[in-house]
Amino acid sequence: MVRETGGLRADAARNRRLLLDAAEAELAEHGLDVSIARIAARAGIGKGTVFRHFATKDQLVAAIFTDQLDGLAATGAALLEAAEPGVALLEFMTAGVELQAGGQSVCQLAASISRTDPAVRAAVGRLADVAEALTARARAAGAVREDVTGHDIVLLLAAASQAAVPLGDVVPGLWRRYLGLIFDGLRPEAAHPLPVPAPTNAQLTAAAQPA
Amino acid sequence: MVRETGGLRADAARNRRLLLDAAEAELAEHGLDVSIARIAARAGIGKGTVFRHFATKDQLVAAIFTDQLDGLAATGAALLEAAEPGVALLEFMTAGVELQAGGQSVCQLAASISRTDPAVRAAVGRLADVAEALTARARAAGAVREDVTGHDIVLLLAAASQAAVPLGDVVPGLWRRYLGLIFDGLRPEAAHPLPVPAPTNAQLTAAAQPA
DNA sequence: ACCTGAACACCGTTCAAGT
DNA sequence: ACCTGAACACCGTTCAAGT
Repeated sequence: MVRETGGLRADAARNRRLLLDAAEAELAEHGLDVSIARIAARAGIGKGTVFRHFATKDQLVAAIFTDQLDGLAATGAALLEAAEPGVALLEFMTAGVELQAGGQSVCQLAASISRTDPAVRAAVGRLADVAEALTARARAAGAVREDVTGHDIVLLLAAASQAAVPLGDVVPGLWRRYLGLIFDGLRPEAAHPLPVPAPTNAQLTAAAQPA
Repeated sequence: MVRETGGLRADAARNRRLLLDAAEAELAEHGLDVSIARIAARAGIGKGTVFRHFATKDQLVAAIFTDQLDGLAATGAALLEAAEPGVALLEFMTAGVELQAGGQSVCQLAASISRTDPAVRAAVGRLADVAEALTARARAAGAVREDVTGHDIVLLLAAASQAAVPLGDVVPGLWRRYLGLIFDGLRPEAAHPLPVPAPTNAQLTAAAQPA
């Protein structure tokens, strides 16, 4: 949790919270292109203070992204107790796409930052664990095909939201259509052999190298 | 076709071609973040000359994107004569994702530019027409569910490539897995009613407003 | 007409000066 | 310890001077 105020002085802790709140709001409103100056102004702090808390703009964005991923993981963990595993999995995926549909940035994030930043990568791992648990239940219930993993689910969240991006402003809920289509592809009825196996944990770890 | 040299002076026509080739290569290698200076240097022309041919960096990128879309449309048109409509549609989608997998930028493009730039929007329209023709054949052959349109197909191309982005370097052909999963969702066997109808032409036209 | 590089505005990042 | 704004390097874009 980034909002923990470790052993910080009172003013530093306060500024950090102001910064994170301002950054989250500005990123959601204007996407990755917001200037640090704008975020600092909204937080009511100096530009330089931003770089005292986060060495780089990317790291600030990564911190916020990490928080959001962990929030989604918590949602997924709660859904493990739901009655119908297939419905629960779909609800989890819906929450995941909704998260991305709120902001602008989405895929630029997934592309460049989640590879590099260790905290984000750890958060993705926690998320994938929850997704795998949900998927295992759905598989056992016959709601989902055998060859789909939790990592597949996480990666498909970005896919569903991406499909709707070009029309996002005009048709607000369009991503639900593509999530529905993609989810139908996860059902056992239409399952055909896939040409490439699911990514392994080793491959996910290997992706840590910077671009 | 952007590489047409209209009524340009000889040196201008030559520079334009050098510029487009250099830009395409640099964009594929380094993504949307390449500097104009770098592109100009590769083309062997001055920075200012870039802006004589394209008013803005976005317009240069849009020109290249337009070309690539039209190339894909040509591939799709050729596939209209293929024997099996379902296989043809999948081949078309494969070519579409391959196009995006080659470069880096992908989704940033789809998000910000294709909305705004009229030439890109026109190219997307031509592409959607071909996709719709391919889809109609596949529908009639029973290879694809009734409620999927050509525009769905085009939007799903970005989805499939997006899913593989975080692991693109590590597992080169991973997008084939997600294209396969998504294509299984298009089959009639697993079709469930979708919560949102396909985007209409009116909505696609309305999306022309800048962000 | 078209080319060019110097000049401008803007943004991420650094750092000397403050408390 | 931490805050701040001026200063730096870099990039997209403009434009006066060249051919």
